[in-house]
Amino acid sequence: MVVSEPGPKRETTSSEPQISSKVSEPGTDNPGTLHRRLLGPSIQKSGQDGVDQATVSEIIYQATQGSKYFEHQKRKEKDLTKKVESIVQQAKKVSNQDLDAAEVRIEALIQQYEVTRDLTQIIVHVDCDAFYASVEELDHPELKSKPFAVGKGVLCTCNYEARKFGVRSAMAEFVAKKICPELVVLRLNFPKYIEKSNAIRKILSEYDPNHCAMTLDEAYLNITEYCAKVNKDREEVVSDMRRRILETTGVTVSAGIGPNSRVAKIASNINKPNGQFVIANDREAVMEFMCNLPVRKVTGVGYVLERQLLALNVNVCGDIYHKSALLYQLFTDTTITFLLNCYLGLGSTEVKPIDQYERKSVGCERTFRAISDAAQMKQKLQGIAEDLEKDCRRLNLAGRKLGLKLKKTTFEQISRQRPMPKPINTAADFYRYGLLMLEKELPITVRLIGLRLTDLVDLSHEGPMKTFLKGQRRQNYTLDDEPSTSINFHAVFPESFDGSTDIHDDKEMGELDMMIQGSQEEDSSVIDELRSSSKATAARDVKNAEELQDSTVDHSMQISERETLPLSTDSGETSSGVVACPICGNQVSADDQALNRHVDWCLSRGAIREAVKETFE
DNA sequence: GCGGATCAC
DNA sequence: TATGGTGATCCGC
Repeated sequence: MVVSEPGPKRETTSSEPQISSKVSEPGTDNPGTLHRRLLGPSIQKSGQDGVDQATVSEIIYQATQGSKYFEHQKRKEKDLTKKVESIVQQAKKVSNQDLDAAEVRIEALIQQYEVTRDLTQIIVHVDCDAFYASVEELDHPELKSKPFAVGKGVLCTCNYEARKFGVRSAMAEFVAKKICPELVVLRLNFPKYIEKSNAIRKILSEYDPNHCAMTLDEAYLNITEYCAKVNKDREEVVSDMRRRILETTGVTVSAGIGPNSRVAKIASNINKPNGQFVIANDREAVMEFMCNLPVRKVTGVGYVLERQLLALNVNVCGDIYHKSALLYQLFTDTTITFLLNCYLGLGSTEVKPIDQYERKSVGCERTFRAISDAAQMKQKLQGIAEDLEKDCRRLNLAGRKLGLKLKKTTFEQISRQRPMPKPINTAADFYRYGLLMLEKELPITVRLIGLRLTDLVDLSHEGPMKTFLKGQRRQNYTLDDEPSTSINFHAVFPESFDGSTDIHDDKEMGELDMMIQGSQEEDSSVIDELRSSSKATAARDVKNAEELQDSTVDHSMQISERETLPLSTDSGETSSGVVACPICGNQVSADDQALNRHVDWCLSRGAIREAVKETFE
């Protein structure tokens, strides 16, 4: 088998730095890449074809010039330019001997990767077109012909009318309005998007019950079985599926079809909006598709890597092969593997539901007007700690490591993380330990504070022999007894861990270090206790009784959702005994059991793990 | 193992 | 006047 394409493999004479320098930055010695950086990441998305990017970027430049954000971008651009130049210098030093050695190694690697190629599966990537905007148009048909966007402060997405002006997702609202003064900006309405997403996923399930819903508006499917079952062409199947989604939900979706997730994802962008593109399950077809594909179109190649590759005259994925020996000398093994797999058009053929992936961290962060006052920062930290606790309860987990993130007014970021003496999952602990880290950074002026929990412990899978004990504790730790803002530390860390509750705000981190030592082997018992006293316990037991017949249900998700949602303080509770369902927004009885039943029903219509997390298109 | 960076959405 | 939040991964030290 011919594994590699023959072709020009070495152009040592033409590898001069090719940093595209069209515009000169006034006042700097940068090449004109700052304009491009300021344009943002979604410039190459659909709907931008007729846009005069030079004019748009100039408006952005003028609108943001002098701001803290601008200065930060300028610094980063300068650093990157230096890094790129350094790589180009390194490239010049690579000897022919090194290249020869690398070439041998590359061929071996390619053969190694080639044997992993699987052309038996039909993978589809489905991507809703301007999803939030599309959903809003259903409620506001008069907006269809006008440029509008969805978001607040920063735009999440915008309709195609707005894109004609150069408006894009992730663009600051005030900048977007400079580019398009008549732009209408709607607030986010997540319950609506979730409901619509559920309706779409329901249809997707008919084609692949194990499809992977990445976000509200994006999913992977394996339709191999379905195509065989109905004995239909893959393009017809996907076309039917898209039409059904449009008919039943009013939302247009685009799709990519190919032998693996990587090419399917890229393909879904080609005929966007409301279109599809197929890459045959054929090695030559895949190779040809990748060959002329700009590297930036590949998921995982961002602005920085693209800059580096372009400087080495790697523009399209085919160039990866031509320059592979050089790349081998300049990049890490991980990157080389990634790039070669891109060139070969290889990718995963495994599609499984998102909730079968293990979560590695959970965090909360908040941006606000810059503050220097420690008391105010404590207040922010407290709120963030409480939010994080809610997420922990929703997901039914604790963590052994806590991270603090700060963003200075210069937009420079600082992160600190510490192992905890025991897995923690309460706001009180998040605040306590977070503050210890924060205080070490004082004095400081920040515009963002965040907390993140890692080294997670899943509290859903209960160990054996614990059921009776939990049944006993149940009355003591029901939701009603303890509001989320005042969880008793002793309830979560009973007897054995009492000593650590004595930490005060003004203690030094050194004491934390000391506490961490010698407390590892107690872990399993502590986790058992966490599980036992977890607020989820009571509801889980009830739930298990209710669902004796249905053992296929994912308990962890439904239980945790049911646990936290009714607790939410801003879920629109009124004295009339009616609340807005946090998922679908409909009015539901405020009675706990009735609400929980409704929420469960709402959630069961589609696997939503990240129920109300903000995402950009 | 930590902190900084990059990337996706 | 003014640029987000969540999660994953990689790299250098």
